[in-house]
Amino acid sequence: MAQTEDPYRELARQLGSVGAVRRELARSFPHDCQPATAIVLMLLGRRGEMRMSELADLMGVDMSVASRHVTHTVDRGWVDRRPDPLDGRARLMRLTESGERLLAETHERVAQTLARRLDDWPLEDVARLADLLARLRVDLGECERHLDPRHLRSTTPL
Amino acid sequence: MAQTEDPYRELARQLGSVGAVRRELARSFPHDCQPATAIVLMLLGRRGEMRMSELADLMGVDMSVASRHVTHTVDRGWVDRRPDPLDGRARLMRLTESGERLLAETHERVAQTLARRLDDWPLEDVARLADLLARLRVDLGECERHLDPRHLRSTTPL
DNA sequence: TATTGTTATACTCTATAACTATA
DNA sequence: TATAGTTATAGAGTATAACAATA
Repeated sequence: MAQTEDPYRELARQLGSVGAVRRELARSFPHDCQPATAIVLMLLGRRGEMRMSELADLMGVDMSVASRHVTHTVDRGWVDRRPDPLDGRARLMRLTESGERLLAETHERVAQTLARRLDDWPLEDVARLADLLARLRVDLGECERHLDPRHLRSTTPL
Repeated sequence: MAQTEDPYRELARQLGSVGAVRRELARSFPHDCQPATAIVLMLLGRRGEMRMSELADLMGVDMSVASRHVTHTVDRGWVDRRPDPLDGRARLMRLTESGERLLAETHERVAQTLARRLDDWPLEDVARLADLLARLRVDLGECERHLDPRHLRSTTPL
């Protein structure tokens, strides 16, 4: 455990360098499946069909950004986008069978990479890090106003 | 603590969304001091004078990227860049007095933001998160060059 | 020949604003 | 009028490759 008189400063420093970790993980992604695309697939796979605004909230980005990433996945046949029968303004996204397969493949590669690189980590630490990051995102993220407070409690709703 | 059968999957998902946290923190940064600039100042403030290659390594980016960010800080008088007397190819960077002041101001803003938003976090959790992120970066970053060939052999059909 | 650093180029990701369509 | 979504544009951040200077 790092010993520092200012844990906030240390946290800020580590957050600044976490981008290198994301890029390293993305190296093993399938072609045309960038990190943002993988996030779309992962969220649709875990939470099921949802609207654009909900997806943008979960991604922590503006809806215009989520829209672009979804179009990318729709163009490649990984996501199906249909009008919401209950609201003519909204659209509903869900994974296609092709998208399910790509998600499974991507998940397998990431899990293998993490399992190999973090082979000396106790599984408890892996889960603890994921949990702390989830809480950090909720407590610091802009989207907390729109998110269901229950997301604070459970990070694995499905 | 999140309970999940696959903590690696959960960690991958949280890493994908950590960008929103970084952007939220950056909102309170001084003008012309983007996250990458703040990282340069923080590293030079913590580790003192260093060469470009060392800074790039600590930032987890290519040296060409570090070079651009340093030029940005030099142009604004926050960093002094001089030839290395021991190696004509290298250059040494260190904070100027102006850079020290900007670093102190940025650090103060980040610490205030974190302290305010994470006021219900035990300090132990803040330090633990920073520590886990540091270990993640070490164990995941730059490791491909040091891979044991036997790992590749085991996953490659003969 | 190898290493250190810079610059040119292209790509990913993002937010803002303007726009369409519907509630 | 307000909301859901799309598109155009601009900006930050990054890697690769080509380059110059030095070891």
